[in-house]
Amino acid sequence: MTPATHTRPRLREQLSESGRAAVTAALESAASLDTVFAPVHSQTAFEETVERLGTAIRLGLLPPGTRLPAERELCTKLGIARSTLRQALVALGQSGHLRATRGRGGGTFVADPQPPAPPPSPDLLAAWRDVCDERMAVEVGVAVLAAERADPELLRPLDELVIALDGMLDDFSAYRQADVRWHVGLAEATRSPRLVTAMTEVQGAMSELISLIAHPPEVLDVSNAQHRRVLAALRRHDSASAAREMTEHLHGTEHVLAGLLPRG
Amino acid sequence: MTPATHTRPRLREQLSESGRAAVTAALESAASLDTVFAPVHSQTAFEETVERLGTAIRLGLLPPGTRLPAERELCTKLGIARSTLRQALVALGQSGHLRATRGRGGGTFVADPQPPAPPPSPDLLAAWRDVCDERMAVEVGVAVLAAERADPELLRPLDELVIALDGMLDDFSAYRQADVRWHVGLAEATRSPRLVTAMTEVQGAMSELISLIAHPPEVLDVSNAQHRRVLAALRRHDSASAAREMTEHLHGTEHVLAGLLPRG
DNA sequence: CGTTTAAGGCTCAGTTCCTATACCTTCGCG
DNA sequence: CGCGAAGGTATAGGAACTGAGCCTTAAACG
Repeated sequence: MTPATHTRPRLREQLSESGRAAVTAALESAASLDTVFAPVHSQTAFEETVERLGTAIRLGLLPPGTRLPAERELCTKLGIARSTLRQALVALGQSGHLRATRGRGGGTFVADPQPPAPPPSPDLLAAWRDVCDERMAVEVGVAVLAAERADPELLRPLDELVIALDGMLDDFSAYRQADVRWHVGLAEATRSPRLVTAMTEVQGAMSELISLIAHPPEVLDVSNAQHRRVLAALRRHDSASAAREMTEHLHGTEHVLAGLLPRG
Repeated sequence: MTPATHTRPRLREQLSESGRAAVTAALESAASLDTVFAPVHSQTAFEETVERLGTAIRLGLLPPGTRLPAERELCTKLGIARSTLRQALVALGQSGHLRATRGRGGGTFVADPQPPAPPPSPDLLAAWRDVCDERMAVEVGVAVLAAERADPELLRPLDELVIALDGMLDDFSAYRQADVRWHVGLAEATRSPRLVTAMTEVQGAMSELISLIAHPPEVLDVSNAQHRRVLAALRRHDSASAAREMTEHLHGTEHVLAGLLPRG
């Protein structure tokens, strides 16, 4: 294939010389190689399962009392062996998130009430601004896409959630759960599975932070009004407004966090 | 802790009843549980290493001729055993991406020339729209954040890249590499490591698709003009414009892909 | 010119994790 | 009462990763 390029060697050479110089210059100053050579995570199947189910439970995606699929079914859905799944279920049982009953008609249920949230890990606190940044990116991107594709059908449940949120202003944990549902619902409105996953993960990371902070009803009221404005923008297919409203919405919590967490 | 909530049981009950109903309604119609119970990936350290290094090479983040850190050093950076790292290096060597020389002053180098890109996997083609969606979210989010934080210092290399890109309009593979650098550089301008990682991954996924399509110089010219407008918006700290320009920019390639790939 | 030394190349035992399969125990329902 | 659906247990084998040691090559240095 390279022989073909010999037809106009001089021009090609010139171009790639100046070009490569610029690219190289950009590279040398770049910290992006730190990213390439950053430690490999390599979560085990066990860890990932605990995290996935645990996050879904803590976010209220699986409300207390929910019955999980039977072990033999769930392990095929998750694509792991039953023993591995059981390890995860046992772990979540010991931490008080799940409760299992045997015999016919039994099953594994989300515990009610849920155990109190553990204190957030120190390294999360250290990187909280990075988490907020990622949330900003995911949420704004989702808002823009949702505005383009807004389907009234998928937006109606979000309206209902906004109304429900109005009635939860003085019960923060309930508010927060419905809030998560709203944001995940927004991701669903894009009809992009990857974005739903990304949103779920980001909300999981944020929840650890958000639950640390006292949220008075007035703040939640303002926050929910922003939900309304985002939805209105989606209905107008006005992605610019959607992005703007969402940005403001997120900056709200970010400022609250900035005031109450260690510098980052 | 629950005893405390007994002070106003009726209100709490009422609220959580109506609230829970709305949340549950939103849940039932939701496909988000498919996300929770989706198969677990569980990449091995070997796989992740091959993918990380391979992507960085294919994207031109590690240009041909680059010398990697010594194995003993790299394996500690990556947090894996040397044997595991070697597996990955051997694999990348056999696929022609890396070339190793022994003895003092030797090392592992990015091969020059690089092997031809393999045909894209069928499942990537099936999910190409989902990949584009994720890119849209990440890039728009990054653009907004970068606009807020725009530091002239970090923006200058992006200007230089835009100029360099103008000289590469008729060499697509060179253009594409510098293009990737530009987008990753944008992520770096947010100073958020996570977003740099996200951007790199998304670009890696897109590259497989983009390289399939013929890109005439005129199209690249338009595309680079959009780069300029994004940078201008960043300088004005105008996140709305940045988001709008970026959206247009991405829709450009998306439309080209839509015309030439199977329906998704 | 020979020695030193920094690199890649190789081997192997031990550990952890995961899979697959089979079997046991509980208990609601027909 | 006994079937069957559910969780609970046990075990064997395989795959991946680790850690440590040693070999081989070849440039650099005295």
